[in-house]
Amino acid sequence: MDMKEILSKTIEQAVAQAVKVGAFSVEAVPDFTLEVPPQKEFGDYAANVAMVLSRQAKKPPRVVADAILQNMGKPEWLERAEIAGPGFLNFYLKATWLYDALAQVLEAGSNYGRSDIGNGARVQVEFVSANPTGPLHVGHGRGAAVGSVLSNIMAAAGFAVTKEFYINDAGNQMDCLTDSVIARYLQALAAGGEKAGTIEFPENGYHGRDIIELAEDILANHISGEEFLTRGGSFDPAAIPAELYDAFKELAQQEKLARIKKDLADFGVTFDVWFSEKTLHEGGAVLGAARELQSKGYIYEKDGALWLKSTDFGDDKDRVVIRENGVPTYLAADIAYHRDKFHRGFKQVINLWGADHHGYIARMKAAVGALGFDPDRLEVIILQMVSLYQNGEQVKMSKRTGQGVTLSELIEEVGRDAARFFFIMRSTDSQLDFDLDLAKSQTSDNPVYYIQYAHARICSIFRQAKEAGVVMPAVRDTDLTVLALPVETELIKKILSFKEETELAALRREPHRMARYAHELAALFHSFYNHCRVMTDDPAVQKARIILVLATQIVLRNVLGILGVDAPEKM
RNA sequence: GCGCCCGUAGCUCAGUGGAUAGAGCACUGGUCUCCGGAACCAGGUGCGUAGGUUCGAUUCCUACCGGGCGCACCA
Repeated sequence: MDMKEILSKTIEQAVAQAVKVGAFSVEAVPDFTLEVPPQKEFGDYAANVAMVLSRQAKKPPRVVADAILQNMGKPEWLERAEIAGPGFLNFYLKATWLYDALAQVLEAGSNYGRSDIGNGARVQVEFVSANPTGPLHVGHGRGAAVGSVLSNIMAAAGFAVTKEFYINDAGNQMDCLTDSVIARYLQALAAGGEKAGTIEFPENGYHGRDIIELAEDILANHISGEEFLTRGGSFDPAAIPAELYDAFKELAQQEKLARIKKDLADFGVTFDVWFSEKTLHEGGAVLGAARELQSKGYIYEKDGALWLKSTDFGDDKDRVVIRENGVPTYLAADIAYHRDKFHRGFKQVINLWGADHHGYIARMKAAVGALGFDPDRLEVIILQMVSLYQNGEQVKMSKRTGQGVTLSELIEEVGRDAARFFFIMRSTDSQLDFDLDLAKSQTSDNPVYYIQYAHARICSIFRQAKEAGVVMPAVRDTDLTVLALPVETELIKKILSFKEETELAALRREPHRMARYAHELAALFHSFYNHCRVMTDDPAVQKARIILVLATQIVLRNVLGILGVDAPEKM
């Protein structure tokens, strides 16, 4: 049990005792905050319990506070407690708690920061889920980074996390992809011949260079011109036999998906499950889900289509699930997909969507409700838009012409670590201005380098210590109480807050907290480093500082691990 | 028109029902006989506007203003 839990329990007991002796009366103790106060003069922890109890107790906050203190006894770890301001309880702990806690960090090592507040609950995080029709762009990059870091955070907090990518490999965008590839294929095939220049490209096709390259690759390595003609192909795209068309579709889709997987792997993002939309259609799950909704009475027919009564569940309007032509909508497949998720036993299902999909939340939650699941078990995190900036100007991009900046280009430009860090350092609710110049600068202006530098510096200290023949001290043989300077105790306190930061980031689904924490930790370390020599004449001080630096290194590694950013030993 | 997100320091952004609202960049000036100067230290009358709830609002509610994104039998 850490200090905060002990203190919290002590307060609750004191309140109960105060009620028992009749100091005041309350029905139940409401939630109160117990936090590190903004000024260190206010102690190590401050609680607002008296203020939140004031109304119920029908007594002024400071009177309630006094009664709580009178009934708290004198725990051995407590230096003193005071009533302050409007009724805060400020707790000043004996210095030993800091050092005991620091020693525990060393013992926990790479496990420090892990907790079990998730209680092993099975949680699914679905993210990126891009159509396999082209390369990932920077918007997907934000989703990939946030999804992967959030998953790491929640895993560290004791959730059983499954990372999943939903492959939109059904529907007309796949036909559109195939049409585009075939057009490029025919153009390549016709090159130099009499048909050259006569092949038209589909108006709504994918114009990217990657499609041209893909078509050329198919011509060179998969379907030769000769084979194409033998299998019934011609320069008329409309006359291509279904079997041949499907062969193109399969090749195109596989290549696009392989490229996506590669880009994500290069970005350090992995998935536990790749879930194909197509399998939902082919396995009958889409129609099965629609039938289930129908049997529950939430489907009706209008204008030849089948509609979901999503307005019964808070949506603005009802939604078509089966079109007039009998083809299920995207929503129908998504309903089947989410039904499948819940059937698989996930307690919470978290989806990361781009801001352009926020209008979809209400209908999806409605559908989940209609299926009989608690809509709150579906959480949708909306990621606001990303804008790239270079030389102080916004880098314009256009998805339609395929001239957008791809994720792989971005990684090549600024590096994996910087890209990951920049994508998660802002709240998901905020639009992200991604400064390319800053991200690739190898100076302390760049927060990624700043943090990594702290780690490299620590490694450098230890390298030199080793060369000098310094023996690494054992925690239990070290008197840590010599670490009494403000720069030392502040660093220790920051180290000790890591577990709580991780828990908070997990519970609130806020990965950017980890990025800020890492930066704050690095800043306190650099400050410590500039004020205190680790290798020094005083053996007692040296031992204790080595322990402190070791603890810093542990936490830096752990937090960078969660961020998926390298912790280099040299830079 | 309706819905979601945002509006905090010159810029990019944290934060939060409570005690003196923070960080980075930029700018200015300092720190080095010593563990990596990719560092440190110092410098600041900012919560869009107006109401409301509250003992207390930057935080919650309402309206308005400004910016972004949506509002399909597309995905």
